[in-house]
Amino acid sequence: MVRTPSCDKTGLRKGTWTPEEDQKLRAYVTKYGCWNWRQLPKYAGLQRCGKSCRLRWLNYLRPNVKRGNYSKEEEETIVRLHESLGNKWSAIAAQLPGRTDNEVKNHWHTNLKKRFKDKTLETKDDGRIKRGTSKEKEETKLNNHNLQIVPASPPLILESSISYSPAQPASSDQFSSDTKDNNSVTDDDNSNKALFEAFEADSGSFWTEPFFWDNSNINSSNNTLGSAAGYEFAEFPFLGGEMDFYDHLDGFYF
DNA sequence: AAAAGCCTCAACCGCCGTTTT
DNA sequence: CAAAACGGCGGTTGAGGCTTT
Repeated sequence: MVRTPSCDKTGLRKGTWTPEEDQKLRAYVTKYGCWNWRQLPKYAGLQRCGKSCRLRWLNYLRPNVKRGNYSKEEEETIVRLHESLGNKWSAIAAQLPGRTDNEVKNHWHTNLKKRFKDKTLETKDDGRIKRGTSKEKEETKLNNHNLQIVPASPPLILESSISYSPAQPASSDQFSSDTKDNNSVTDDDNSNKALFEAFEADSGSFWTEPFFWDNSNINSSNNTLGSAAGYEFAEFPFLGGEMDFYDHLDGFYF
């Protein structure tokens, strides 16, 4: 389902993200934020273009991103907004906490469009359309969907403010939900959780304490490295007391 | 059991608007 | 004011899983 990893002419990797790349990106953004997507991969030790990092973070790694398990209400919202807005996927996604434009777009093209074409939201009991799967398998899958509870918290977006959004998961269990398989905890989920817990342990309570820039490991006057979650990062470029904190917070997602 | 076709969705591409220099 | 840099968006692709034949 994913593209084969490859390299382009400039040596930047393309295609599927490896778990290690994910961890590097997650650790770096968690610690330093996304101050500049184009420069970020260089400092995070990633052989990726900035766009690729941004997309991966926003659509996959960012906390509170929901995956699959569209509720009937969400689907109705998508259809309704699509009627009025057209293919404004980012605008539609903005009305669906935890959903990304890419996810909404995919869901529209793969599920809702067909139903919308028939001018009816032809739904079964749970609001999902049946595909060509065998009945038993589908029922099992749907039962698992229904067992999964997704915290309906708004996206955590920090904009021009040093304070956190109060919306936060009750626990780091957020990482154990919404897997692609919908009904199992994958290795990646466990690593997410472990990473999150490691970060919490490292910097106090991530969700409840005021944000601070941890530059204890960084010194802009030499090449000492910063680190997070076991990864060593290159020198953080704008530290050293010169940066305007607020100038770098746009797009800073948690 | 194998082959063919279909479906899903992560990721890439290119364009555009905004910001910075 | 112009050019460059950057971020964001929507369209599209294609590998791999799933279903049907």
